[in-house]
Amino acid sequence: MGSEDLTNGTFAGGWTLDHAGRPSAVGGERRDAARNRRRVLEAARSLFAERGVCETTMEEISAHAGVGKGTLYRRYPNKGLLCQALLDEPTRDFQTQIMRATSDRGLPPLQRLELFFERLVAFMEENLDLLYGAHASLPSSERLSHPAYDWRRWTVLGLLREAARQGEVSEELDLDYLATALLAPLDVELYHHQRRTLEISESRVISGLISLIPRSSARL
Amino acid sequence: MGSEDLTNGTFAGGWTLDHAGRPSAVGGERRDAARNRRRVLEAARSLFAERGVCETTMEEISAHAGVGKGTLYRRYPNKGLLCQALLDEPTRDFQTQIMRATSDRGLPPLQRLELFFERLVAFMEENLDLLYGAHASLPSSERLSHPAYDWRRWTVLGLLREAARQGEVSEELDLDYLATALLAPLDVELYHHQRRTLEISESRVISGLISLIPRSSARL
DNA sequence: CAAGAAAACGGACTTGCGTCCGCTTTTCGA
DNA sequence: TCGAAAAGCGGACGCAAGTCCGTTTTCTTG
Repeated sequence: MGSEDLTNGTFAGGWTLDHAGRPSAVGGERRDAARNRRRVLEAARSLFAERGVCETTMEEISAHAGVGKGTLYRRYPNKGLLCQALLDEPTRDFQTQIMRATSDRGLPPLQRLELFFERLVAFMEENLDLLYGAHASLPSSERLSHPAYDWRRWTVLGLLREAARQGEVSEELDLDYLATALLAPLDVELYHHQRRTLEISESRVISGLISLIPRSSARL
Repeated sequence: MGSEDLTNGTFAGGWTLDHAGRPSAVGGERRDAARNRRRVLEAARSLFAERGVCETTMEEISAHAGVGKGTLYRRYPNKGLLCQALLDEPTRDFQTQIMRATSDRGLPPLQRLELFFERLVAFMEENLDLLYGAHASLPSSERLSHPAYDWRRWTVLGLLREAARQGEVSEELDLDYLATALLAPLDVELYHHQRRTLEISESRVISGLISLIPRSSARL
C-alpha cells in the first residue's frame, strides 16, 4: 500500500465506471484515457450545441476530439450513453434536489408528488435536447431499465405508498402500475413533441399531470 | 365517365395510396406493380413471423420477394411503413369494432371509455410484434402525428367530453391533455416492456388504466 | 532506469439503411 | 399493331454505426 495510492483515493486495481459512474472518482484511469475522455466530452458538448444531437455523427465527434473512432466507442458504446455522460451532473443535481424536497415530512405526500412533477418537468425543460438525443439513440429496453428511470419510478411509488397509508389515495389501487403510468406522459419523445411541435406550455403539462393523480374520494 | 371506371371504384387517373391507403382500392396500379406489392407483403409477413421484425433486414425482404431493393423502398420507404401496411387490415377492423361499441348511447361515456381501453389492449396484444417493429423503425415525429394515433386520441377525447357534459368527469379538466396522457401508458415500447420483460398481465394493465381515469367526486 | 504487461489507441472493415439513376415493362393513342 | 411516354424496376453506391485487431502508450516492478 504505497501512500500515493491512498492520496489518489482509489483502489490499486483501479476500476473505472465511465458512463453511469462518477468519472471524477476514477483515479485508476490512465492519463491518456482521462485526457481523451475530457476531449470527447468537450467536443460532443460543443458539436451538440452547434448542430444538435441528432445531426452530429459519432465520427465527427471523434474527429473533433482528435481521437480514433474505436477510442470513442470503447468509452461510449453509442451516442445515447455519450449524452447520458453529459447529463450525468445535471441528473445528480436534480436527484439530490428532489430528495431534499420530497422528504419534507411536513407536507402531505400527494403535495410532495406534485412538487416532484414540477421539478421533473423543469429538469426536462432544461435538458430537453440532450434527453431527446439520448432517447433516440438508445434501445427502449435499455431506457426502461435505466437507473435514472428506476429512480423516478421508485420516488413516485414511495410517495404513492405513503399517500395510501395516510388515506390520501385508495389502498385498493395498483400503486406499482400507477407509478409507471403517471410517468408515461413524461416520456421524452411525447414531451418533446408537445413542447416543440404542439407548443403546449410547461404549466399545462404540469397541471395536467397533477390532475391525473387519483385521489381518494373519502378524503377530498 | 365510362362504366368501367365506376365498376372499378377508382378514378381514371388512378391514384395509389400505397401504405396508409387502401391497397385494394387501387385500380390504377400497373400489373407488375400489383404483383410485386403482393410478393413483398407476403415475403415480409413470412420473414417477420419466422425471425422477428427487428432481425429481418429490408434487403432480405426484397430478396425473398424476388424484387430489387429500390422497388421495395419506393413502395415502403422504411420498415416501419411496411409494418403499417401489414397492420392495415387489423387496424381497420379494430377501428370499426370500436366505433360500433363506443357509439352505443345506452352506456355511460366512461364505461365506454373503459371498453375502449379493453379493446385497445386486446388489439395491441394481438399485433404486438408488428407494432413494436413499426414503432422501432419510425421517427417519433411520424408516430405522434400518425392517423392511427390521432384516431385514438380523438376517440378518447370525444368520450371524455361526453362524460364531462354528463357530469361524469369534472368540466374543469384539461381534457385535451388528459386524452394524450391516458394513452401514454399504452405507448408500444412501454407496453411491450411490461408484457414481455416484466410479464405484467394484460388485465392488470387494463384495470390500471381504468383506475387512472379521473372521476368527478360529485357523482361517485 | 529498463523491460514487460496491461490498458488504451485508431483506423480499416463490415453491415444495414436509404438514395440514385440508367434500363425495362406496361400502357395508350394513332 | 406499333412506338413513345409513363411507370416501374433493381442494383450500384454513399453514409453512418459499430467491430476488430495490430500498434502505441502508460504503469509497474525489479
